[in-house]
Amino acid sequence: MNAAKDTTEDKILEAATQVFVQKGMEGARMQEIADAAGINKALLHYYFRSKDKLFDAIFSKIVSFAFPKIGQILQAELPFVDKVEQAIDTYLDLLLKHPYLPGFILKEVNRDPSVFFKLVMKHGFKLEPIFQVMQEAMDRGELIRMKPEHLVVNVVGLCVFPFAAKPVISFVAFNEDPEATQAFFEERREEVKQFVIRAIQPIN
Amino acid sequence: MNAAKDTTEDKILEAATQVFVQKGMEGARMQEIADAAGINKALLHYYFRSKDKLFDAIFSKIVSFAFPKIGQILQAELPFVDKVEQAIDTYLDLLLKHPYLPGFILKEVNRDPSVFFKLVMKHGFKLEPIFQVMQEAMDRGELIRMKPEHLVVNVVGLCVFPFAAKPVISFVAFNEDPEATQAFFEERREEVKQFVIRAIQPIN
DNA sequence: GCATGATTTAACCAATTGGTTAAATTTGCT
DNA sequence: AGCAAATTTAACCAATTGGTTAAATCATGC
Repeated sequence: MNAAKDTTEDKILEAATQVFVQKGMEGARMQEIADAAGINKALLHYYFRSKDKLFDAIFSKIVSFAFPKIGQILQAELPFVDKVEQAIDTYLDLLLKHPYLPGFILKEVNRDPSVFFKLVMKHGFKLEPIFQVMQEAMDRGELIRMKPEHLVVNVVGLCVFPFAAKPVISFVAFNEDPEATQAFFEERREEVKQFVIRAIQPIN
Repeated sequence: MNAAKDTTEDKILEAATQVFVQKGMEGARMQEIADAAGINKALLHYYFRSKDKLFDAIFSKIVSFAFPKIGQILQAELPFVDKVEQAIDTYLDLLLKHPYLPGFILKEVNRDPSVFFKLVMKHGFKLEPIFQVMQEAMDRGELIRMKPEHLVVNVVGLCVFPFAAKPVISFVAFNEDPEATQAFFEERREEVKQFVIRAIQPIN
């Protein structure tokens, strides 16, 4: 995810991202981040004065990375169903490459929502345009009538939840077989698309 | 959730449940649990020798509570669609009463899956009977053909995810208006049922 | 060569925290 | 009353951890 320019600051950001994402803000240790970056604790504090400052920097990058510009896809001149397929594809691509993101973000957002709120305000992330597109598609009869909020939550939940619950799914449904688990997650792409389409398509 | 028998041990379990669920294993403080139980730290360790022991006791109760016997509903003599509706109703009832459970369980399972695995093995929780019921319903043409694993994950995700992501949803979609947020969560009951039914019903 | 910033070393500090201990006090029971 | 268990008090310990500091060393460009 990080463009490893190999400067010390980038090495720190890369290492910190890895450690923070895996262990969370509270579980991460400054010493471990320093080790992962191949430097020592003093230098780590020399670059980022405090753990909070370092975490904020990482969390900001991760949030803006994990809330991609789905908006553009939805604005295109396409049948709504195609837009939904594209959006799901884009998002599952991202999640398959970064499966730890959901667990990390959910954990941190529940620990201290205010940090997340500030970021969303700064990046000016809004749902209204997405709702707008959905309303218009409903008016054209391209999808069943429903509250856009629910549709967004349903689609995001179907995409994101399995990653946040991966250990549970892997153990309960696949006896911890890593290949079966991996196959399941790759199937999700088609599965979610078909499931959502069947759920939103009007009965002609 | 706890049957407050008012004995000291129950007071501890009640307080510990509250603190653990809100702050997680790592964020919880033994002193805070003692305070919440109206006792002191020495007595807390007198009843439960260590934080780990206390946490295991709470986590075990919570997991067996949050993985309810949906199996019984699915075994009944009913059209499959009705069973699904009942299962969703039962589960969303539980979640609306205990909205912190998803965030807590997901956090702890990602922190240390082994504890969860042992519990699942001890309680002998299996998905096969549920898969069986689904397969039979598919054979009878009562629902579309799909892998049962995906159907279970889809339904659980649609129910659970919004609770784990509540702060995000409340802020991004409802501008943190608590009443609008609450209304949205209560709507989920009908919304999820209709969404799932549309997605799994065969086109006659 | 020299000045400046980057980096290391290593010791240190203060706060937090899980856990212990021992003695005193209270409570409940017979 | 008297015994045992429950509970409090209060001090203490050891480990962890975020953060600091000061001096030494290294790298680099002017």
